[in-house]
Amino acid sequence: MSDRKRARIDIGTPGAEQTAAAAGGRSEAAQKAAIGEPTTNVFDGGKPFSDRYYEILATRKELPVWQFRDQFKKMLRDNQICVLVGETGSGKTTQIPQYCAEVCHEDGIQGMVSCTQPRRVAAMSVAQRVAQEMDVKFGEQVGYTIRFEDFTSKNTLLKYMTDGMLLREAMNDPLLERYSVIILDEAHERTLSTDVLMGLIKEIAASRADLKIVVMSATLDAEKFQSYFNDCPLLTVPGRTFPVEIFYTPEPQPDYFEAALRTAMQIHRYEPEGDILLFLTGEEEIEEACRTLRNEAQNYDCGELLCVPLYSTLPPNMQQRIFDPAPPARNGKPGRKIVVSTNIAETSITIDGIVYVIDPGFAKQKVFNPRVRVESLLVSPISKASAQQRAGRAGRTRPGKAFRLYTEKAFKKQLQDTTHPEMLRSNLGSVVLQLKKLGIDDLVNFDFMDPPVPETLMRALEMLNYLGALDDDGNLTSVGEMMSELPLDPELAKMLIASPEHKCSNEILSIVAMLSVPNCFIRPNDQRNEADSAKAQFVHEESDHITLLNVYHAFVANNMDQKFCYNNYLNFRSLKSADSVRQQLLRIFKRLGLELNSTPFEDRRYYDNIKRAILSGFFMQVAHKERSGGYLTVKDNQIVSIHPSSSINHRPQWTIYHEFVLTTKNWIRTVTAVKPEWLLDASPDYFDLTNFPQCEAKIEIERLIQRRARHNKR
DNA sequence: GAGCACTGC
Repeated sequence: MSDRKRARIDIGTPGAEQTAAAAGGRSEAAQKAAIGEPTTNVFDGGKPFSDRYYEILATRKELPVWQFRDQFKKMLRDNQICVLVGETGSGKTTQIPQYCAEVCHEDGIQGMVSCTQPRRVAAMSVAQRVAQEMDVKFGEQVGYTIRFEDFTSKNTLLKYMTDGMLLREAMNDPLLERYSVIILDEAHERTLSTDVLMGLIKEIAASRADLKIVVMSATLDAEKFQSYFNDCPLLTVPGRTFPVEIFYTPEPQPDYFEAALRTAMQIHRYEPEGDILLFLTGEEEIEEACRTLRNEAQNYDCGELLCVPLYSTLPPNMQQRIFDPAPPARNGKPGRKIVVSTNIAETSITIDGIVYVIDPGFAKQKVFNPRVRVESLLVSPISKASAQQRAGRAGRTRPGKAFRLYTEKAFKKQLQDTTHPEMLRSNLGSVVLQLKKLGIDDLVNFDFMDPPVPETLMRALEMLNYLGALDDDGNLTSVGEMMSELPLDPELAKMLIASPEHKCSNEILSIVAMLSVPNCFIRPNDQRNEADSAKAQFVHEESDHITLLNVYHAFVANNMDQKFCYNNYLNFRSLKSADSVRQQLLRIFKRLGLELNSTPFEDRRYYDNIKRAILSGFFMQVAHKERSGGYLTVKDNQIVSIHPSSSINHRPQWTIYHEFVLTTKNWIRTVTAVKPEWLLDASPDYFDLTNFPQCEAKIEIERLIQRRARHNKR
C-alpha cells in the first residue's frame, strides 16, 4: 500500500492515543482531536500540526468558501469538470486547491493538483501562503513554477503556476499526465494563455476520464463558462467585501481628464477621511494629473493631499509609495492619499484602505488589425465588468463610494458586458504555432470559447508559412518544431534559428534577448541631452538592432554593474532580464543542436551577417523610401516614418523594422538598413512579384531580378 | 522629433 493510502486513515478519524489525550484537555491539538478533527498532517508524513497551523486554520474557517467545502468536494468527486464562481474575498484561490488535494488524498488519487494564475507574483505569493496553511515546507509539498523559476520538488502535490507555463508543459506532455486536477483560476480575465488552455483542456478531458478540471471565475461570465464546458455544474461562493455606493454623473462629461481632477478635489475637500484611487489611461496622463492635483491642493483650505502615481514601468521603489500612509489631519481637515493609476490597480495590485474610487471609464487597450498585421494601443471605453471591478476596489476595508464619470444610461446601454478576450485583439502567430505543436491540426474548427475572425487565423498561417514553420499543407516543419520550443514571437524565433547559417548566433542571441525585454534606454524629461549623449556611445549608425547589441556587450563588459547602468541612462532591470532571457534561450538553443558561432569582428562581413540573420525573420517587415522621400511598408503600402528614437543617422533606401507603432502617426521603431538583394535571398517566395501590389518597391525589385538574371546568363 | 495599458513563455 502506498504511503498516501495508509495516511488516509488519519483524516477525521483520530487514533486511540489522540482521543485519550483529548480527555486531558491540554493541548490545542488534543482539543481538536476530541471534536473529530485530525491532529496530524497527512501531507507531511503524519507529523503533528504546529500551533501556527491552528491559528491560520481559525482564519481559514472564516472565509466564505469554507462553508462550501463539503459541497465542493462532492461536486469534484461526482463530475469531471466544474465551474466555481467566487467574488473577491471568497478565499477560492487559496482554499479550493487545498480541497482538491484533500480529495486526491482521501480517494488515493495519484498525480498533482495544479492551479494556474495569469500573473507570476500571484503564483508565487499564493503558493507561499498555502504552504503555511497546510503546515508544510514551501517548495516541498506545495510549490510554484514560473518562467526562470521552478520551486517544486519530487514530493510536490500542489503546484501554483502561470497559465503560460502549463501551456509550455503541455507541449512536451500533451495529455498533462502528471496532473490529476487542473484548476484554471481567474478564467474571467480571458488572457491568451487561459483561452488556449481552456480549449486544450476541454480536448484533453475528452480523452482522459481520470482528469478533473475546475474553472474558477469572477461572477459575470459564469453561464458562458458553464455552457462551454458541456453544461457542467456550477458552484457560487459569495465574496466578502463591504458595500460600495455607486454615483453616476447626470450628464456625459466632454473631458474625462478634467472631470476626474475636479471630482478628486471635491472628494478631498468635502468627504470624510479615506484614500482615493483614480483610474487614468497612461503614464503621461497620470504624471500630469499628479502635478495638477498637488498644485490644486495648495490653493484650497483643505488637508494635505499625497499624490502617488502608479503604472507598470514605474521603478519598484516608486511603486512602493502607494503603501505609504495618508498624511495626518490639518486644522481638523483630513489628510488624504490619492493613488493615480493605470489598469494595473484593477487586477494586478491591490491597495488596502481605498474608500473612494474615481472611474472615468477609459483604458488603453490593445487592438489588432489583421489586414496590415498591426497591434496598437487605443484609448477605449471599458466594459461593465471592468467598471464593477474598479468600483469594488473601494470596498476592501470598509464601505466605500465609486464615482463613475459617465451617466447611468451610458453604463447600461453603451458599455459592453465584458472586455473582448485578448484572443480577438491579438496577432495570433505564436498561438497558432503553439497549437500546431500541441497537435491541433484543424485550427478553423478548434473549439475556442470565442473563435477569432478567420482572417486573423489565415494571416497567422500565411506568416508562419513564409517563415518556413508550416509547409503548404499547414503542417509543422522541422524549423517550425524548433521555433515552437523557443519562448519568442515567431519572427524572433526564426531569426535565432537561422543565425548559425549566417555565422552570428552569439550576436543574434543577444539581440533577440534585448528585443524581448522592455526598452533599456532611460530618457528623463529634464535630462534629455545627457541621456542622448550617453546613448550615443553605443550607437551603430545603420542599425538599432546593433546598437542594442553594443549596449548588451557594454553591460557585460562592465560586470552587469548597476552603477554603470545608472551613469549611462540604461535600465538595469531591463538589462538584467535580457541576460536571463539570453541564458534561457542559449540552453534551448544548445538542446536543439544549433551551432554557436560568430564572424570575426575584423571580417568586413561581421555586420552584414548580423543584418542578414535579422532579415531571415523580419523580411515581412520592410519599409522602402519612395522618391517623395517618405517611407512605405513593402507589400502593405502603409505610410510610415522612422521613429525619432532611432539611432539611424541617414535615411536608407530599404530598412527592416521590429515594430510598427501607431500613435500620433505610423511609426516604425527599432530599424536596420538592409540591401535589397538580401531580401530576395531571405525569402524568394515572399518577394515573388506575381502577388505584389504595384509600387516603387516592386519596380526596384523587378530591376534587381532582371539584373541577377543577366548576371547569371553571362 | 516622440512615448510606454497589462500580462506571459
